[in-house]
Amino acid sequence: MNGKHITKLGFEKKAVGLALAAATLREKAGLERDEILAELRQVQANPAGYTGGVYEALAAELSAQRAELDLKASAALRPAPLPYGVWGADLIEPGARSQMDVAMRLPVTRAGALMPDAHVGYGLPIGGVLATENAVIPYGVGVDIGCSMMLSALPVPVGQLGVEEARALLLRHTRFGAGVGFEGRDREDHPVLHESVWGEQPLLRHLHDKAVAQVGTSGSGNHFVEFGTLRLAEADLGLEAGEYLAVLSHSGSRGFGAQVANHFTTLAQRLHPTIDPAAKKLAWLPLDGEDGQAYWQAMNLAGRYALANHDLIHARLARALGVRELTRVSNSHNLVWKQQVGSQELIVHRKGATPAQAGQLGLIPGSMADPGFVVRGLGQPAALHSASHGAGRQLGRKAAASTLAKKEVQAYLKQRGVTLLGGGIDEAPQAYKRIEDVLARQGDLVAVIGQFTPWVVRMDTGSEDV
DNA sequence: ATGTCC
Repeated sequence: MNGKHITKLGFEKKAVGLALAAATLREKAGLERDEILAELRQVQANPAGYTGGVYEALAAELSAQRAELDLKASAALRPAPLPYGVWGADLIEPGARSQMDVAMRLPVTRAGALMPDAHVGYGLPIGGVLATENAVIPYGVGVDIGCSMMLSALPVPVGQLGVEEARALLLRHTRFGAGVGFEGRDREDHPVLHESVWGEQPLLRHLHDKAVAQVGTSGSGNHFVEFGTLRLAEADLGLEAGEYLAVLSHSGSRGFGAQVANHFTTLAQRLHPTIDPAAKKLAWLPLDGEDGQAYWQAMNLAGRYALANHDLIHARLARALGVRELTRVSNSHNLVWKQQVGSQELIVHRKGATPAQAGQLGLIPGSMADPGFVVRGLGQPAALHSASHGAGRQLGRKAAASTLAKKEVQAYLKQRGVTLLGGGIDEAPQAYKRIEDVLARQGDLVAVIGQFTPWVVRMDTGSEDV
């Protein structure tokens, strides 16, 4: 008996040595070579059946090798992407298409769509919609879990609130920037902070303090709070046709959501060590597994937390104005939903995409100096009942900073009569696609019912104020 | 997007 006999049976790597060692013991026990080879074949056929005795170590190694192969096979990408709908292909850079192509090759993917504001992101492109079977992809949602929009209309005649007063209200009642929270007496409470879910995971228990400190705030980057004029051409939202003073906000789940995202992305990547490098950032968690369930719970909490941030922002501003909001519209655009697709319940990831079921209200902002739109979904199945979440970048942050001059941005703001507080050059209106173009590409996804024109905007103080 | 570590 030698190594040749063993490798001929198909043993590989560490299993060769272990099989040889076991075979030597059996030879000493007086068995013939053919008898031993027969035993080895049986171990090979059913390693799980050898939990003791001479073959135990070999069987354990075989089981481990098999598990690794299964994992590799389950993580293997399809040779070609599944087909998916693209809205506004002429507005979408090739890099975003490539990222979507990779997502459509995941073994867990069943359907997808790309919205006209799409651009390159981490993992799934921004503007990507991905439906999987029994799998959640943390980077299919992104770092800002639950990132969302809220609009409120106020019973204040347009023109009554002056620019200076609006500026003062935003400076007093909103907070922006990484790590930022309300301090002292300015800090408010919210029911979401008292949900029992916070106690159900060590991670959530750990992040509760941060969530308490940051509730009611806005983040950085493209987050904003602005006063503007809402125009309704026809009666809707429980309001008569006409013009209303309105507040529009874009915020997310702040440091809490970011840490949830990073934690579960790490777990997902650890679960798929052999995944194709092109899809590494799309590593998933089985939804019926412990980690997948934990992500689901934490993600939905982050979604409610993000809406709580908006809730407090709008409530504060209305209170400061001494009024009660007439109506509110809100939607999350970074989240996962269970959704019926054909005959199947799929796990629909929207990463920068507005849910747009038939009749569903949504908000699609333009840029700091362009109008945003209140829309009603048309329920397009091929788009998985989705629409764009904004205009979408046409220049990356670095490209915007190196291409655009402050003067150009200031001229754009002046022309549109917009007063800006904070805001970096990388958020310049010129860094975004034309919202009119983006809307024109999704006429079969949403119908516009209202237009919001901003006139005082607050954003984070970027690296370079405009 | 976030105060670079869950």
